Amino acid sequence: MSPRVQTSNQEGRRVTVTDVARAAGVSRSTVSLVLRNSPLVKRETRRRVEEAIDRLGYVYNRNAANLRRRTSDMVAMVINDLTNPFFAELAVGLEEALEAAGYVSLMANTGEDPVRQRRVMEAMREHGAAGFILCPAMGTETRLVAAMRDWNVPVIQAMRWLPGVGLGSVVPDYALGMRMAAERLLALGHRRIAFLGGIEGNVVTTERVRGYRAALDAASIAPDPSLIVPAAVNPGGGIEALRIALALERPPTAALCFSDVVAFGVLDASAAAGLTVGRDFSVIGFDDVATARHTLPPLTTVAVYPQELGRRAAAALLRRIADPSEPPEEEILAPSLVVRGTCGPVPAGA
Amino acid sequence: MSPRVQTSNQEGRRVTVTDVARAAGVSRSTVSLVLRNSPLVKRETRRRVEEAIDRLGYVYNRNAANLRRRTSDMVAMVINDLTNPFFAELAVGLEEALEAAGYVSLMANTGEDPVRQRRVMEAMREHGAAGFILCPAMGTETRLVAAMRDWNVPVIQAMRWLPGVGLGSVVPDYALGMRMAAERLLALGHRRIAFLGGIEGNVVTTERVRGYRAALDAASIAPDPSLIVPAAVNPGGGIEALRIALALERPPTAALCFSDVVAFGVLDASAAAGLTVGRDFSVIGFDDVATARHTLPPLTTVAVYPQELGRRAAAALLRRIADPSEPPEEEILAPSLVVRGTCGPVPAGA
DNA sequence: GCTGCATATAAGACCGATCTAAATAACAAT
DNA sequence: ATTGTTATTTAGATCGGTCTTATATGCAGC
Repeated sequence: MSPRVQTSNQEGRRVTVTDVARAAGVSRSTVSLVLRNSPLVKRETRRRVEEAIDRLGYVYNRNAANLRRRTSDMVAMVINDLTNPFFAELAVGLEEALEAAGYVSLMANTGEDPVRQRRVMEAMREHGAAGFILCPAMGTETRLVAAMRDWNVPVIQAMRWLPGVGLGSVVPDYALGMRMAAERLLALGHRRIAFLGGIEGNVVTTERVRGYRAALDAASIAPDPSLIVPAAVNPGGGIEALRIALALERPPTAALCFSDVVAFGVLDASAAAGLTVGRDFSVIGFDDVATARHTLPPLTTVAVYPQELGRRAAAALLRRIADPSEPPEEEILAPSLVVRGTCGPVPAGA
Repeated sequence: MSPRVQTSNQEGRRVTVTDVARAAGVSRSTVSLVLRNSPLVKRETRRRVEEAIDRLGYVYNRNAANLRRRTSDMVAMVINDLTNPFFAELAVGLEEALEAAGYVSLMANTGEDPVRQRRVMEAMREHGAAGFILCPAMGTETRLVAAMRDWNVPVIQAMRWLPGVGLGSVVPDYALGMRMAAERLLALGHRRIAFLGGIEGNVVTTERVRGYRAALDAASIAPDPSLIVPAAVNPGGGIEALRIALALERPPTAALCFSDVVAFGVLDASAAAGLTVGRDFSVIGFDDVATARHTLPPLTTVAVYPQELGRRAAAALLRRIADPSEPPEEEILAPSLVVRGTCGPVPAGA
């Protein structure tokens, strides 16, 4: 429950179907038929009703209609962090597809706070959201999955997902993306490849590390745990992680970064350490955010097309809303490697 | 009108106050009182009702309640471009403040399309939004202002505004910000200062140019129209604008950029032209987006704190919702200059 | 036992739409 | 004019809550 506010305009009561009916000299039922473009009403009657609608400035009340019809045309979008352009693009793709389908979006940014996440989801549920698009906040309790199942409302997880499946999801193939990136470095001759940034235990990190390991494994390179340096997912984390990696007895000649923003920090720190990226040291990011092409040199990275993913996730949710009996789908989208200027062959010295 | 979808769960009808009342052996009225924490109900009765609520898995229907009470706890956010981190931060500030106040946010991204903007606003109105936060799309017809006034619902414009006031707004002092930036360059000895990027005729551009002109004027420097180079608000625009500026007979020694993203292009193009930014050429951006501190050198820019602005805009809207009779406010927030590494004194040669 | 006055609960109308079932209009055919 | 059929329109219940206005209960005071 929450503060509420008068909706009526100062002229007094708001204009309803009843007012329109009276003005047009027909019944409420007829007005309702006109509103929904029923072919049942005579042309002349429709004209009169429409004229009354214009004249009175009538506004259709979707909530009242939804109540009576026991339907909903609102979808809930719960996003972990909109300040991250990556998720903002996802939101844009989602909203675009939902709007095109005639839905209106309830949106909340959880700021990676599971408590707030729970609170906003409850509020959206009370508003009768027809379905949820969820980018779960880090640290979301697994209990939420069970709760969502009880709620009996379609949910699609986008970009991230909760361990222990079942809800349906549309996500990039993070492991494949990282594997492609690693293979690129291997092809350039790198053998000491670091993995910088990411939060240990987090599903996305786990997946990305898995892809990295798989590539090394396929190239018969023994894994070296000290080359995996978790760190905060921001430029500061990248700076810190690179410092640690370069301090190793046998430092890496290249780095796969958890994400572009981590890579930004790594680029800064490399320059500060006197390394020319693309020649002395190779770097690959992940996400292909808009600014990735404007670093110096431009960042080689893995693109996952968040906006397109948003559209797909919206479509998946709409399918589930249309037929909730279908089992939830797990859609996995292929990423692609965007080669720019931050990678080069292993330097002679190494 | 739009596609709708069944809301009822497969167990059949949804649980309502009537079911709870029956289960607890009380009337619907009593259940309603319990839901709203009325002190009228006896402790023991409340306990029984709450037990029934849990047992049946009752979910409060906010739309039904709002219908009867003629209130609304939904606010509409209409954003021009969420892929721009600047506006994404604004949205985050807005949503945070609205959620904290117990409101739920209807969000739409217009992608700078006035037609879509009108469509989504109409849909939100039909949903009974208690108020609107609007970042008007470029090219919004002035008719919209009149329409909004007819709608008789509180509106606050954020970040941007439509010419010909009256609706209420919370915006940064763009002119002051640009003036501060220009004064910085003047203090460093620059006399040929270009203004790069921005769309001619757009209010925000007009304001920023005004600040730039005011600073030159205060320093008794005759304005040179050829130094003002409008261009698309993206890195490509910056590249193009710099090219034009450098081709002038008397090229500038410094550039004020319409925004940081324009500045990113200018930085790239400067490097490509063989200029070392901060020594041979000075650049100042506008917005202070997150990546501004990670360019090379880090970008000197004007910060306008979009998230804080979002919170203020939300607060302003809530005030208007609480008392629509008050005249709309025009809140103008002071920006600040963030000095980093892209500015230096006029090079000796110039 | 009766009145007065809280304190708790309930009955039933109502918010603004839609839906079902029934009534009325219109018109062709007999 | 009567009947059958189809085309239009309407009355009234309903969705899930809240609100206003009773009503029932408890207990003090006389």
